[in-house]
Amino acid sequence: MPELPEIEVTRRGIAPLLTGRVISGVAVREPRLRWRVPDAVLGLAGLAIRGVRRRGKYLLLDCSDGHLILHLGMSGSLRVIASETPPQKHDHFDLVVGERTLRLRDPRRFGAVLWTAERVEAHPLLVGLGLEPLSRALNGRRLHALTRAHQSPIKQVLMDGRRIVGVGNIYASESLFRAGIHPRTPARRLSLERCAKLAAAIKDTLRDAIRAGGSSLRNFVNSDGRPGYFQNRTRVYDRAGAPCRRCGTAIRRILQGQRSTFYCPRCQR
DNA sequence: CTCGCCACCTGGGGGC
DNA sequence: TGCCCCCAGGTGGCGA
Repeated sequence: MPELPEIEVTRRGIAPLLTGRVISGVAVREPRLRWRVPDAVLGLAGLAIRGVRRRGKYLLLDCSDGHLILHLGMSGSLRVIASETPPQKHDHFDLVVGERTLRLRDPRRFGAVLWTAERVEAHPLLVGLGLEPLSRALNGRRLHALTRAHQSPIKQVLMDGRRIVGVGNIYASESLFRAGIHPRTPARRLSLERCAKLAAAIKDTLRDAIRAGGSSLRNFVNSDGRPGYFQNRTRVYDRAGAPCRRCGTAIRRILQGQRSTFYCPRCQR
């Protein structure tokens, strides 16, 4: 389920329950995630959790002696539950904090649980990541600059984590609709003005999605913690053939880099 | 460097 | 019911 808004909603949900607490136990039921869960993770009991940060789609649990790096892949979710709750199928990893447990469920196992004792920003998976879209670093000028070398379609550049992090398949389509830009436009052909519009559209799209997901935060401690776009009406994503909410024209679906893209042929040029 | 494509996995839905 | 095919929100890694 996770793009940046889902990860951020998750972070906000789990942070208050973990920050300042001491890890009392760890369970690894299935170590074969995207990368094998390192044995070091089994020895984390006794460490204090100092904070929970997000970098792109990675969640970083800053501990007293290193950093736990979590990624939810395509199908992962995290929940804080009562520690005695029996695990279900696909519940691969637990971080026990007294009477509460942070539990990772990930049917497809594209997610990751990693540990580093070094500076986490220098971790190989994080070191090459691009701009945080909700930070001031992303603006029209920066977007214009970082698209200059790319002949490829803007949709695919938006999803390239080495340029901008956190914009996945759904929100790439949604952002381009808001900006009125055709997803096949070669990135380098976008004017500064259109880049400014797109940068603003990305921020608006992600912020709205976080706000929509945030309304389910209160459920995070219990069973039904599904945040995100289930309650978020998309404007184009997964709406092929349905009328554009702005002009009524049928939404189209195309393939770009083996992924579905949705757009309005009239509103997006 | 960029680009295009494959791979990793499981499950759900539709057609027959 | 069962089987088979297609699709799915991510992203590292490969060769060109």
